[in-house]
Amino acid sequence: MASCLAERLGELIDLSANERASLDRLAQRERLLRRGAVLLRERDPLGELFVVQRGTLMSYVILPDGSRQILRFLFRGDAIAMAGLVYRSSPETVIALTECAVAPLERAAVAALAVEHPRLSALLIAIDQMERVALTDRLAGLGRTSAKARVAALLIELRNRMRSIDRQIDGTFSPGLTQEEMGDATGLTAVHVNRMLRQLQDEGLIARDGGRFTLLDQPALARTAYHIDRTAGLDLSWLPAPR
Amino acid sequence: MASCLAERLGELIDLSANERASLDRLAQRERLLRRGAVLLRERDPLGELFVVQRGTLMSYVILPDGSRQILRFLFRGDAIAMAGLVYRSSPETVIALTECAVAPLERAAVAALAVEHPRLSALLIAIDQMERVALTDRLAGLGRTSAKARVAALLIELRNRMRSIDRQIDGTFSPGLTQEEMGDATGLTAVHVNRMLRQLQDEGLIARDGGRFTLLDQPALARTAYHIDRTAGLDLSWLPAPR
DNA sequence: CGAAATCTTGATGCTCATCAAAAGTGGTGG
DNA sequence: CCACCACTTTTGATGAGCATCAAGATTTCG
Repeated sequence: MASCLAERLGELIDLSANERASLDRLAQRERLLRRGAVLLRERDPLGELFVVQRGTLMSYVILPDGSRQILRFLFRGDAIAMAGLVYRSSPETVIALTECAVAPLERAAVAALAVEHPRLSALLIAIDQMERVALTDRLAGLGRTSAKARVAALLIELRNRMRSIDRQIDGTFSPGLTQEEMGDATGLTAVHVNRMLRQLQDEGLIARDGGRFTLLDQPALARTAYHIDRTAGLDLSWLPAPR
Repeated sequence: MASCLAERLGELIDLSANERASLDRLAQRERLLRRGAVLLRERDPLGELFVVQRGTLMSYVILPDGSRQILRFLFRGDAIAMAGLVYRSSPETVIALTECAVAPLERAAVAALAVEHPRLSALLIAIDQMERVALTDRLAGLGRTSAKARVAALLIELRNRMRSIDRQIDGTFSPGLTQEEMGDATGLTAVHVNRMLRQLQDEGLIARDGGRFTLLDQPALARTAYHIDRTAGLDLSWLPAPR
């Protein structure tokens, strides 16, 4: 029953026993979701926050003209509804893409964590910065790259994130998304996503089999996606001492 | 010599004298930049963080094909290079749009702040969430809205941010941007920005005079921009007690 | 096994990019 | 103070990229 929070933070720094215990205490309950279940709806009041324990979810917004923009995919260890730390109502809808388990946690518990574990709250600030940079990378992709580059970037991102929670995964993986969903993530139509996938396939960059994708030529794929690897070059040496 | 950090945070909560003193101590030096000066270049090593004291800056990335995506505009009280809390090198270039003053601060000072003032570090997490939501709003705009909507959204955002630091400003303001820059912020060409501005003007939504813009019909402009007002509905009641 | 969802491909059209050129603006130095 | 130059704005003409519409093929799921 170790919290996925401890797991996620533990990848970045060595947690003290004390810190680990506090994190585990933070997320003790668990809520199960079946595929397609809505965890939060846009404008819903935000009572609690969540951490993904198992499974995959996504969040999106619906614009006034009915179109959908998928904002992020949520994997084990990701925080959901952190916006609840500021806003009373949810800015986005969150639904389960697979069977899921999420651990609810109280805002007051986050406050208590900040008081008891300054290093962890500093680390949360740092993690926010990583997510901010990931978002700006996507922003640049949507604003300034072609449909093919965006689809390639989506595949690379999904593979990397799935790999980060399952080291088995390498070139071959099953995103578990429809082409419509890929389109809503990349700002394209499902039809055009299909054509771009075909093109990537015809160029020998990827292979497809049912829902399974294989990244055949990862360097070339990264180039067409204008992908930037941010995993190297982390520096958390400035964090205060643990408690 | 009051730090703009204290000013910014003070808009969200009532700071204790203690907190205010710590924030002022954080940013004591000041560095002046003239118009067009580069504060940080992409891939530069990130030594220190900055807070904008006076003036306006912007940050952007250049993609391999040479195109530019402007990521954010930085106003008084905004933090620069917070990515330095995680990455060794800057993910973005930051340049001054006007004469500017920025206050450098050490990463270690942020760590110290987390230890001494848990409420402030929790507040920094909350502010990160506000910026995350602002980024996802822009993401949805780039992914799913028309050129006209994006230009309208940019004008509204610039007006709101300039107004938040100068209450004098209402409908009329000078963004101080070229149409090329507006295009690089919205993922469009300068030529098309020009056409969209003309269209907004012909429809009576805005007026222009040199570099000055006037938002003539703000409700209609907000509708064409699919703008969401997030200023209402803040809730920071969960923050821990001040020190 | 049947119905609904998803994938695939073709045909057509709109939005925005590109190319080009003229008019306006501001800054600089003689 | 004016002339000049670089930059910006504006508008037109043309074209590319992606959306839309449509229909058949395949997969998924109850």
